[in-house]
Amino acid sequence: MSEEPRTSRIQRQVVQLILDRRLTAGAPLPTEAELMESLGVSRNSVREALKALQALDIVEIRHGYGTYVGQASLTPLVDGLTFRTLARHDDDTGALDEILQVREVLEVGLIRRVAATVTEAELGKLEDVVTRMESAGGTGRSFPELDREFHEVLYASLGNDLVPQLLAAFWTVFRRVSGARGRPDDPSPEITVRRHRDIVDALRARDAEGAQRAMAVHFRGIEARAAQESRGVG
Amino acid sequence: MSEEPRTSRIQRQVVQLILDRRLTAGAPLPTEAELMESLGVSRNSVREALKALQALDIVEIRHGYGTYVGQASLTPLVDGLTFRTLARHDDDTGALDEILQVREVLEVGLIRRVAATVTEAELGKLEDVVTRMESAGGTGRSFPELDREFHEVLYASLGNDLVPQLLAAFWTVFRRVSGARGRPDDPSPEITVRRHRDIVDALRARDAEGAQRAMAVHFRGIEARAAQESRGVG
DNA sequence: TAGCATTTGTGCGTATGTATT
DNA sequence: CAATACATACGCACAAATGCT
Repeated sequence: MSEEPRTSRIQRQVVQLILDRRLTAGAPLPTEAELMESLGVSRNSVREALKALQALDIVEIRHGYGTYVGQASLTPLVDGLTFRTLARHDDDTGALDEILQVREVLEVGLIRRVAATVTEAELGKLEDVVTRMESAGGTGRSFPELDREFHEVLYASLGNDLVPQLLAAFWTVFRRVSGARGRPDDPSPEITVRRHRDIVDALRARDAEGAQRAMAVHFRGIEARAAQESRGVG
Repeated sequence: MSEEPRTSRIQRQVVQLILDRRLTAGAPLPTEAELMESLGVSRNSVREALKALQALDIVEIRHGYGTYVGQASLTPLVDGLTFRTLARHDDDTGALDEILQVREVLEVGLIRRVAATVTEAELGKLEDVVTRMESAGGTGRSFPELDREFHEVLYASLGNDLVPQLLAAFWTVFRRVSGARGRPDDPSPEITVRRHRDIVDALRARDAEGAQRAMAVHFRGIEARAAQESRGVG
């Protein structure tokens, strides 16, 4: 006759409340006291349910202020993948390779669509990022944030909000885990800059095939770095 | 002076404990009492932290039995995407289209690799699934589970565990949300069976291009259905 | 079958910390 | 600076589920 756990039920009820009231991200939720009143449960149960929803970024709890509808970002995916990857104590590099492969398939497949939809303004932004990469590379510094920005701007034109968030999630996991293992610095910034410029050039020429090839080459470089790293070369 | 919230710290500590002790999925964790003892916090704090980790499928809590290391599945992604999609009250179909587009790019890109790595045994399994689709379709019933199984078997040969889990997650969200909106039954099962058989045939012929084309056609069908559905046709 | 020990689930009261007004 | 509203944390007691004797 196993009853549904109280906490699970409360979670569903809170989610349903958000949906029913058509609340959007940032909208205030009932206070804990109001929830325990309306749902007829104790404060502990309410809090445990809210904590679970917070972990999913479905609600956001601000200390001393209130509870609000969350952004429903892909933070849980990042946390989960990071844990998965770090918890695989056997083949250390395997989990990272898997993430990288998914990123590659996505980006190589999407770049074709980008070539058809990208605007002049966006091409300008991309060139701007590459230019900034050049100046950063000239000083010998690496530029992880610029790389991230490049790929984010790249897929903005698709009108698919999920795509850049998903790629950003994979990117973050890759960087985070890679960094936790003591990764080597990005080798030869000039080459990395060149790879990105090749992509922009192909896009400007509306050369979908060329853009795909350039993106694939870009990933070959990343994979080579990852393989090198897994052999303990720093 | 803002201190880090107690619950967040405990979460990190529990995760670190799992990593430090090299615990794998299913391994027992310290009891709540032991955790409050070793971490020097109250039971409520421990429980709230564990609830958050449970939402991420990093731990699994069994009533009256104990707490265990979780599977770190993509369940949080499914929950999050489901919420995201249901919470977009403006353009109802948009969020589903986004998921579908990601699925399409992934599958069309991956099928090429599958064509190179798939074994005879796996081709046999795929044909078996299609055969079962045929019998199910003959009785007029739809076969969502068989469709899921087909795509799962399809990408098993890549040796990338993340891929089938990711695709299954998208598939589940799509089905769940689609169903919550009162979707129409799969139209003409014969056509759906045919589309799947085309994919297997191309794979057996090691025709990567053909497989890609067949997969793309398969998705065109799904998209058409989704569009029809968004117009309220049922 | 019954009973017991262990472990998680739920509820309540209270004190403290924090942000807004 | 004070008051208010709210979340955070703690401790205890009891309920419920599970496994084992």
